[in-house]
Amino acid sequence: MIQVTLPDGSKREYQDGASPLDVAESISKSLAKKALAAKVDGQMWDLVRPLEGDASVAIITERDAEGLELIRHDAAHVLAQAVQELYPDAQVTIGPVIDDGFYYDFARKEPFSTDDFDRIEAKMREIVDADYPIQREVWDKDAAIAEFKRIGEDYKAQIIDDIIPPGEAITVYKQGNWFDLCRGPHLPSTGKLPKAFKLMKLAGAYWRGDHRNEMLQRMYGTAWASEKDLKEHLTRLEEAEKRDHRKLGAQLDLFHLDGMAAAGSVFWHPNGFQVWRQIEAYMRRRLDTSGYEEIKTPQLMDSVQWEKSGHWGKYRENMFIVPDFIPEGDEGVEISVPENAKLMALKPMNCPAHVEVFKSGQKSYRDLPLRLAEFGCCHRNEPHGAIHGIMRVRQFTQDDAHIFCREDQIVEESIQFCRLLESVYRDFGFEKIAVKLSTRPDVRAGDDATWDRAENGLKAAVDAAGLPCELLPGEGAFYGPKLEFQLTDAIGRVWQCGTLQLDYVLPERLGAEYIASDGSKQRPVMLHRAILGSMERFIGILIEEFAGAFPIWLAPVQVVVAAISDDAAGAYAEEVAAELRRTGLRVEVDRRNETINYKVREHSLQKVPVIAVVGAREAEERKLALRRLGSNGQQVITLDEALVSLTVEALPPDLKRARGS
RNA sequence: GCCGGCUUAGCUCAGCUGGUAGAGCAUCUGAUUUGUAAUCAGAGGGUCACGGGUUCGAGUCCUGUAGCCGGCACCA
Repeated sequence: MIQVTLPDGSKREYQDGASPLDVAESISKSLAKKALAAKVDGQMWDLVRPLEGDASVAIITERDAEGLELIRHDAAHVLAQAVQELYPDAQVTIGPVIDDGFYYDFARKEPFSTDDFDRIEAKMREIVDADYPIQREVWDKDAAIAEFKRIGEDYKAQIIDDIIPPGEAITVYKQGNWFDLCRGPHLPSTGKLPKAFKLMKLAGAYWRGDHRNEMLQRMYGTAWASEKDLKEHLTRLEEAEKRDHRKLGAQLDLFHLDGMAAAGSVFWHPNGFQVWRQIEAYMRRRLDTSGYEEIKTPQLMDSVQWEKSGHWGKYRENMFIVPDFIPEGDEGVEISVPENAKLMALKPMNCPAHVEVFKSGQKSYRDLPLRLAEFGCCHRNEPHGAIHGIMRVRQFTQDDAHIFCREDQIVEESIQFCRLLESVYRDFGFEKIAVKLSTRPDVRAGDDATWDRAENGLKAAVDAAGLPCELLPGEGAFYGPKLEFQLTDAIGRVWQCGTLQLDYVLPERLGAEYIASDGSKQRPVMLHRAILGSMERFIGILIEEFAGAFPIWLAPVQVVVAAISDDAAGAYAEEVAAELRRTGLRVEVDRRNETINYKVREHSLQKVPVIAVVGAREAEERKLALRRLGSNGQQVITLDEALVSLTVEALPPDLKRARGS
C-alpha cells in the first residue's frame, strides 16, 4: 500500500502501482474525466504513470496553468505527428511551449507554405479524434540514438547525443505509431487535447539558435483549453494589431518611413515631432533639476578617435564610415575615393565624445560627480532584418548621459538614477517595468572585489527605487555589470529602453583623470545611462501603449475649436483659439464647410483630446461646448473658465507637481 | 545577414486559367451653412517597386535587385 497526500492535506491509501488517475477516480468521476496530468511531490507526472511510493499528489486540469502548458506541449506533438504523416520527408527537431502557444521546428528541403496549414490542422484534428493513448517509455540512450538514426531523424539523434549524459536513460512518448523524445509529461491520450488550436505563422529559425547552422522551418501555433479562449486570444491579437505604431504613425500623420530613401530612419511629421518636442522638453526639465548638464558633441569624428575608444576594431561593422575628401568632377562622373583620404565615422554612441568633454580642462574631485547629458543622435548600421518600424532604426536619438564619479559615489548615483527613471516612467503612465541585472561574464576586466561592489551597488539601487529585478548571470558587458529597463509593445514584444552600465574601461582607454584631494591623479568611473533609451523607440512604445490617444500634455493637437457653421461662429472660433494659444495650448480651428457630425468624427479619429464646439449660442454667451475624447457628453463652460481649467489640465506631470496641485 | 511571404492611385484593397487597369476613402471643384462619430453631385489621379527574359501580347509566367512584413540571428 502507498499513502497519498492530497492538496487539502487529507491522506488516502492506494494499492502499490496506483497512478494519479486512480487517485482522481477515487475522488470523483468528473475529476478523473477532467484530469490531464498530475503533480507528484511537486514534479510533473503522467496521469497513468504508476506512483513510486508515498507521495503528495495534485491533479492537474485545464484550469491550472500547468494544464494549459500540457495542452500546448501536446499540441506541438500532434502537430509534429500530423506534419510527418503528411510530409514524410520532414524531420522533427524540437517543439517547445511558448507564451500563448507553441512552435515546432522541422527540417525539410521543400519550403512549407501557409496554404498547407488547413491540411495540417485537419490532420491534427484527425489525430485528436483517433484518441491515441500517449505512452511513456524509458529507453537506453545509445539504443535511442540508434533508433532515431535508423528512422532518419538525425536531428533527434544529435539532441540525445548532446544533451543526455552518457549512461542516462531517456524517455520517449508514443502516440499511435509516432513517437518523440520528450521529458514529458503528456496527456493520457490525444483525444484529451482540446481542438482549440490554430497554426499561426511560418518562420525560419536556425538549428540550435546558431546562425552558422542550417535553417529550419518553424511553425507557430496557439492552443487553448476551449474554443472560447482561442477566439478571445485571436480577438486580442486583432486589437493589438490596431495599436501597431506603424499603422497609427500613418493614420495620425506622426511620421513616415521610406525604405528606399532612407532605410531605418524616420521622417518626423509636424504631429509626431510635436510629441518628440514635448518629451524632450520634459526630459530637459527633469535633467536640469537632477544635477545634469547638457552638452552637444560632434556627429562625425575622426577614425583615430574611434580607434582609441576601441570601437574601430570590434564595432566597425555597425558604423557608417565617411571618407573625408572633396569629390572631383561633374555630375555623372563616378565618385572615387582617394586612397589617402582620411576616414571619419558617424557616431554610433556618445560615450567617447563625452569623455573628450570631461578631459578638456583639469577636473578636480570637487567636480565629481559630473553628469553630462546629451540628446545624442547616433547612427548604427544594423543588420537589415533587424530594422523594425521606429523601434529599431539606423538613426536614433538617445537621451544619453554619462556620470563621471569616484568609485565610492557609484551606489548613490545609481540609486538616484533608478529613482529618476522610475519617476519618469510613472509620469508616462508605465507602472510595470521589467528590470534585468546582468552580472559578470566569464571574460571580464577588473578584479572580483570591484565586481562585487559594482553588482551589489546596482542591486541596492534597484531596491531603493522599489523596482523588481531579475538576474541575468554572466550577461554583463566585459567592462561592467548593467541594468536594463524594458517595456513591452502592443503585441508583447519586449524592448530595452532604459539602461545603466558601469564602466571602468573606457576612462582608462581614453585617459580620463581627475585630481584627487591628496593631489594624485585618479581615474573616474563612468556610468552610461539612458532613461527613454531612444526617442524613436520610446515614442513607438508610447503610441502603442496609448493606442495613439496621447494624454493631453503629449498630444500634438490638444484642442480643436470646431465651428458649427462658419457664418455663425467662425470668427468666434478664431478668437477662442487665439485666447487658448496664448496660454500655451496647441490649438487648431476647424471652420470648414462640413457638418459638425463630420468634424467631431474626424477629430475623434485623430484622437484629439478636446473638441471645443462653438455655434451661434456659444458665440452669443462667450462659452464653449467641450467634448472629451472617449466620452460623448458635453461640458458647456465659459471661455474664461476653459482658459483656466484646460491650461492646468494640459500641464506636463512634472510641472503639475511643481504647482503643488 | 538567413528562411518564407508580400510590393497595383495619397491610404485600404479588387483584378479568374496572359488580351493594353478598377472600387471605397482621401484630394480638387460645385451645391449645401449644418448642434456632437461620415451632406450630395462631379472631376482629376497609376511607367502595376525596379531591371532583364519568355510571348504576337505581361499587373498576371520565369529571373535578378531593392524595400517591406513575419520570424531567426544580431542589438558590444
